[in-house]
Amino acid sequence: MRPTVHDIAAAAGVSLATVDRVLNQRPGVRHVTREKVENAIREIGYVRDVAAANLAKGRTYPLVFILPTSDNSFMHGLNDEVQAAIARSSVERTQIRTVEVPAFDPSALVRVLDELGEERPSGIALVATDAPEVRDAVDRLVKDGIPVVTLVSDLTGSQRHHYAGVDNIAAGRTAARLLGRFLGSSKGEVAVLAGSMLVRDHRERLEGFAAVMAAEFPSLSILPVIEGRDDPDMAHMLVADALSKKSGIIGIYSLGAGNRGLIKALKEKAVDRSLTVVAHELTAHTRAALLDGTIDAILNQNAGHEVRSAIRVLKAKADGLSVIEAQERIRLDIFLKDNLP
Amino acid sequence: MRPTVHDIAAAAGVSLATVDRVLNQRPGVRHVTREKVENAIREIGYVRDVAAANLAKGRTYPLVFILPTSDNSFMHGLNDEVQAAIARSSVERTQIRTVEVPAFDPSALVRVLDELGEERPSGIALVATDAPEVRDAVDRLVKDGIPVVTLVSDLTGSQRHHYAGVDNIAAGRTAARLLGRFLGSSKGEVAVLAGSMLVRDHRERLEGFAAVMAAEFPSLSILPVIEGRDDPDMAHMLVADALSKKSGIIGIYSLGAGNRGLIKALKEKAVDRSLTVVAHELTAHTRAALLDGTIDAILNQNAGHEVRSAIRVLKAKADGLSVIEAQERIRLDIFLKDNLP
DNA sequence: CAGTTTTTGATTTACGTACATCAAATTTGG
DNA sequence: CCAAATTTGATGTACGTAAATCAAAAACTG
Repeated sequence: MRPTVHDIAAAAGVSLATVDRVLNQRPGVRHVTREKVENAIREIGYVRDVAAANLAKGRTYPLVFILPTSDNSFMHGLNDEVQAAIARSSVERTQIRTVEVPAFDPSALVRVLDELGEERPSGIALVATDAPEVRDAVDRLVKDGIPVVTLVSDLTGSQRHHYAGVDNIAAGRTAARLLGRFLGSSKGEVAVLAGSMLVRDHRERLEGFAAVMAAEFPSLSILPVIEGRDDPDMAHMLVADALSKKSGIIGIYSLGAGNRGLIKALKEKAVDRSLTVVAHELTAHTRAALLDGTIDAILNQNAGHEVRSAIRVLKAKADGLSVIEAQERIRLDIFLKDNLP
Repeated sequence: MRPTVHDIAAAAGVSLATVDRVLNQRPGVRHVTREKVENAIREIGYVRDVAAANLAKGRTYPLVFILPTSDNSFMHGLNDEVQAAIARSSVERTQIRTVEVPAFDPSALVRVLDELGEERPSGIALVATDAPEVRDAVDRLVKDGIPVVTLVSDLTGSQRHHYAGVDNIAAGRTAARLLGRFLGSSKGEVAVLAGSMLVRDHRERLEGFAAVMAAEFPSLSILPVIEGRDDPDMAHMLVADALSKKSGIIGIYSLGAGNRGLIKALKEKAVDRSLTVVAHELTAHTRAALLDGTIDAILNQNAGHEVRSAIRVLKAKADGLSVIEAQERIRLDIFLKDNLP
């Protein structure tokens, strides 16, 4: 049987009350006694029964998810997953609320983060806009003892406890290899559609993509990045424009959201051209495009896994527990038309 | 606050004891009273607090994992993951033990399954050899109320509660498309290395592979399947032999285990030839081969996820609870050299 | 060494559920 | 309608931990 607080008390030769004081860092224990208890805990390998503890405390975990206001399928999907987590909240002892902030707006994000510092929830998950002032705001929260995880896009140089998202450099590199190998020995230009270079995930995808392209597929040249701000209409306009002006385009890498617009442009302008297209994020639109051949491969991050992972990590950090690292690694999904879920 | 047994009692106008009798299907409750209670449960949306219940019961979940005796990295890895789960058992209230059975041996598997029927563990996970007698043995267990999940390889037509593994038809199709597109317009032969056609996962991979090859890549022809019994030495011999006899081979799909032997053969025989190779299962060997260019893509199933998922599902079934479907879907990982974990 | 402060012990209640026991009420059968 | 059988209620204990209270012991202070 696993050891209990009583076993610690017996092993350390102190009373239950003292063990409790040590375990819950209450005052009134001499240094030597505290050490005696801590040694006993280590020796008999005691692990607090979190379920019993939460039951006794009536504990819940108030968590906040900060999501950008964006009208694209990926963010809608992410939001849906948070709502699904909210529906499970009574079972998981969480109290989750979401806060919307304008996309790509560091100061708005900082304002919200600072307000949350007052509120002191058990944990905060945010889709980070990568800016120094955001990093500083996050570091203030961390220093204050509030668990913070970045979601989908990470925050450079910050002290956040965890990043629940894919390795975006690897994603960009993978996209480059898929595009390069699918195109074989063809020569031509490759267009890149991004959301904004203000978010780290997009910057990193581009970085990885460009690196592999340059090193391994010299017959393909990358055109200057098109920034569509993850907005379908804007993406549509910009891609349509590029396709009509540049006849040398034989491949497209869409590393952001707003693919609805990309697909529309492809169907209008490229029916006769054979383009190889790799895009990010599996949505109803990209799925249909993959199936009908408009898109050749989709790289995806599973929003449900990201949200569930963020919650698991925040709860664990709030309790000072460790997590199963391999379980929390968010994998890059690669979908061809054959392995769609 | 979430409703408790007291709330049910109040809502149904009965005592706590009666609610308890209904909840734990104890005898001595009139039909009408039982219905009154069940309605109240439904109306106020009561969900049993599993943590508190397990605490009260001192419940643990004795689980059995039936794994094949196979000397290949994938099965070793699977075993490691089960051991990791065993290390977590006190926290997760599980008591897991493993049973080894000879690979590809239906009758040995049936014997073990029948013995476990006596023992009545809370749940059983098995890597199934796909045979009617195994199916019948599993169905007996299921009929007896013992939760059963198949792991890695499924069991045709059985009543098992869940399959914790990838969609192998999709895996085969995906392999075909990768191989086909990587080979571009080249003409030639493709060799297929399998473990055994006695396990369903291998049969299904081949089925999916052949279907897409035939339909979409007519310039590539599939050679008769090589069965290496997931054994590195055997695979080495057979592949080396095929490569020296057939000069038209330009692609290889290795859909089973024992890739150590395949890689050895490739390095010996194919240094001068440019082969495109797609293999299954990420191990130390296949990883190195992917990085050095011997293999072009690896399809993988995450053994850790499969084991954790199997445990979650078995526990849930033992409690008569539902699971988060999307969470339990085992994804097919596609690794290129750029997105290795 | 007395008096004060700090530390420790002993004990109780609570969380939500399971399970057991005994008494009381209700329903059944003859 | 009465006795027997069945159903229901009331109550207590337990699981492992948290948190509080009060008393007792030990450690300091001057």
